[in-house]
Amino acid sequence: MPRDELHHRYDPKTVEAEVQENWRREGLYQAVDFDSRPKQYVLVEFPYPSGEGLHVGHCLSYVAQDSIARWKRMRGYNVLYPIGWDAFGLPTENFAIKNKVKPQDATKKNIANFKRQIQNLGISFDWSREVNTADPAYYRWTQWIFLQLFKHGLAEKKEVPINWCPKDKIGLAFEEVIDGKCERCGTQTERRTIRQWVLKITQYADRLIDDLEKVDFLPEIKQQQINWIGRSEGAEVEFKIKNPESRSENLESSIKVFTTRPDTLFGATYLVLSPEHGLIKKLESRIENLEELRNYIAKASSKTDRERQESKEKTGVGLKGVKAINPVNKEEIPVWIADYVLGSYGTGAIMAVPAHDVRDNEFAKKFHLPLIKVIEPASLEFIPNAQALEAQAVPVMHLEYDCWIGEGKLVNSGKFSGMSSEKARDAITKFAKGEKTVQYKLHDWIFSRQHYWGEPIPIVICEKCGYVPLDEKDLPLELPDVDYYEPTDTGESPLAKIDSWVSVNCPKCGNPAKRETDTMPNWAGSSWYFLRYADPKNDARIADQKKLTYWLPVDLYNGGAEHTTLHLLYSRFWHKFLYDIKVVPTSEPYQRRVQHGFILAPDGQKMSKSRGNVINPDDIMNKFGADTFRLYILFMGEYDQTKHWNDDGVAGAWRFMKRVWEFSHRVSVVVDATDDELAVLNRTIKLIDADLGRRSFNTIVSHLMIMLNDLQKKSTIGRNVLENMMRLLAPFAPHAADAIWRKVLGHNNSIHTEGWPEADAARSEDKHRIGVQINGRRRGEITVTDLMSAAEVEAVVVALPELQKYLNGKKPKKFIYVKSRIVSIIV
RNA sequence: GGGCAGGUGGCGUAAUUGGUAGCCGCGCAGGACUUAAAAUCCUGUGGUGAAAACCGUGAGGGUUCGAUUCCCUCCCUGCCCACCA
Repeated sequence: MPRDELHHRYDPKTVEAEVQENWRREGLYQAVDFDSRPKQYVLVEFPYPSGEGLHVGHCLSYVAQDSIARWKRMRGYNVLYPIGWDAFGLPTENFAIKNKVKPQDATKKNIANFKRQIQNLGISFDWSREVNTADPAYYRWTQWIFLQLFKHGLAEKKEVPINWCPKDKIGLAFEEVIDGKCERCGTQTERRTIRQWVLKITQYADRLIDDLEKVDFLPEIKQQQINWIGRSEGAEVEFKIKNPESRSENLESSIKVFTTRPDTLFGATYLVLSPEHGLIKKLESRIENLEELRNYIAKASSKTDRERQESKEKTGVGLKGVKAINPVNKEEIPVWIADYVLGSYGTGAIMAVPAHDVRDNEFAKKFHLPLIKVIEPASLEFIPNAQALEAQAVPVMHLEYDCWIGEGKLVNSGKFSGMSSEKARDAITKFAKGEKTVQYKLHDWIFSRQHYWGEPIPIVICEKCGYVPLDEKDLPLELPDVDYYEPTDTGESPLAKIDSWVSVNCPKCGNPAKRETDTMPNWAGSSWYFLRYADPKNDARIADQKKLTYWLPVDLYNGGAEHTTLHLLYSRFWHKFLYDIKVVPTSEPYQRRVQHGFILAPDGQKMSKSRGNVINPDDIMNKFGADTFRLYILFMGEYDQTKHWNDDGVAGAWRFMKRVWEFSHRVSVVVDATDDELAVLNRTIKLIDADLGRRSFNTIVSHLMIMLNDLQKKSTIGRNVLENMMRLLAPFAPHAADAIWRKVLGHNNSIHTEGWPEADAARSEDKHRIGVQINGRRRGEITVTDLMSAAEVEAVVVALPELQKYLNGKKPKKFIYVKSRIVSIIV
């Protein structure tokens, strides 16, 4: 075979290996601290190095962010695009147990595999800043942050009901329980009460909502965080318990309820306590049906949350012999317990207003409790669908709205009757001596795990001194190397069995004491990892202040939607705390947050080993090369939408890469570009710039294809046009673009050190082919230039022979010309 | 039940967010090259129709010279949350 022809053949494996070797040698992608170029911090969520290797979903986000990082570099930014390993946590531990290896060894091996795959993909990570959460030099600072939280009263150990996964033998945070099942293994969780470390994220709830205004997150991400935190404003109102036997003050008790609708207080006809409510014990002596009540409570507490949710049928038991007094009208009302009231929200007790709350309404109907209507819709417009119903001649005012949950005008409410809901809320709260409060759905973050493979919590438990923090200079508290790391049934961490590690002297009083044996959850190390990238080897502090000030905030952060209420929220919380203690310079860690869509298997299912439908990136890269793979995952569909993998689709990207390669080797490069070539180039630059801004990666690939389609029949091409074509391709297919740049175009630098092409603003495409509509129908086409006036266009249009039969020689009634877009004529 | 995102050819999708609906790709059909196949290249490809033309963006209405895009009503799908008072 002649040498030329050999060259023309596209052999990605050889080309890519060679190009990657060049990059390594030239150290192209290192970020430079304090460089005078503007900084750009581009971040992807670091992976946990599983035994399965890289998922195509990882590839999608790394490739997309890589193209942004490369584009920004070409535009003159000092780009930080780092990577690391979220190595602690349950998945790695489970993998280790299953494969009978130590988690340390499994992690090491898996990281090597991930690294190889990522490097084959040609991602421009700055490998000099690699971090690993399981490295003592790293988790030293995770422990340090914990100590700061402890010292500021934001970490404490307390008895909490948790969701316990019997299979993984682990306590789970609320966020880790999906439909009552363990997020990791799908096992039905149980309720247990355990002493656990808890981080008080709820103290930051307001700021976590309010500061969303400062950042540029996708709206759905903001909304989801707001909903998750679930702030609701209302009032706490106290209901006194009537004491029939004794008037002595000290026997008097009361029930506090939380309500968002104090305006309905006159409609409160009974109270409901959650089964867990503490008052029940206190009132035992006067409850006449104690037996019945105890049975109900026992049944309710044995139910998992899941079981409670399964049936929405209301159940409950009235407290016979107990009456509460409605503070606004002094009416005596009954008290019930029912499991539709949650012990974990508000005060664990509610006032029931069956006329204006759907759940109370159902309950009241079932147990024949009274209903008092106290709100009337102020007008028709408050009734949903009122206009539609009226249109169907349904008499709206006669609709049965025996449960009107909207606002309106008060009735049956003493001196407040006639007032609007809005005004009455404050007025009645005051009148009832209630207190305006705010409640959150967000729970404090349960931070203990009874497992081996996590950061040890740097606390000593001393009989005399209580929980004593380790001295900061004794960090890191290293995880001991052990032979048995399987979780225990007792709910105790496996660390508890290692006496030599557990037994220490109290740092405060010196007496014998024991180490805390719980470890941190996998969300700990990932809550601050992006800070460490700014200064990964610092052993004096988490990172140098000046470096943090230079690099923060992260400019563009891409991650999975499944982390919105977990990692993203947790790390914002830690960051705000670190900001408060002046460790970080910004109040928010991430300026912009975007997310990618899931990639499913071709069968529309989640990829999994057991289903045998996993697409392995190695296979695709072996067959087609990294550039083809990169283009295809970007081209598959909308970036943030769920997509199905399609093997046939890869062929399109492969053919394109091949045509690029062969075209650039075949065509003769000449000095001057033709006008047509320049027009194509200019148009493509503009389109790609716009699409990079809105992360429309699929259309970028299509613009590149169109550009090649328009040029590929040429036998000669202007040097400038081919060079810029390669520059445009470089962020997306970085290997081929670099190889052509050096070998075909004869440069001795990497294309990734080049500038990004500028669109020529003066060269607007002056000619347009636009449609002509007559009475709203497309009847012809004309060519216009940007310079033509409406009158000039009209003159051309009315003279067009093919339009005469529609115009009938009449003068148009109306002539509309939208510049360079369309002509519309009414006759 | 609530929040969010969607519904466009056989399929993945595009449409400068009010201006020629279907770009790009897959698939399919026909052709070229080949002993043949693969690969590659060329042509065609929303539907009905011989054509003219008509129909067509989940359904129905509306606003407009003009609607995939805006408004109203409704249906369906996906994701997240869910007895949160």
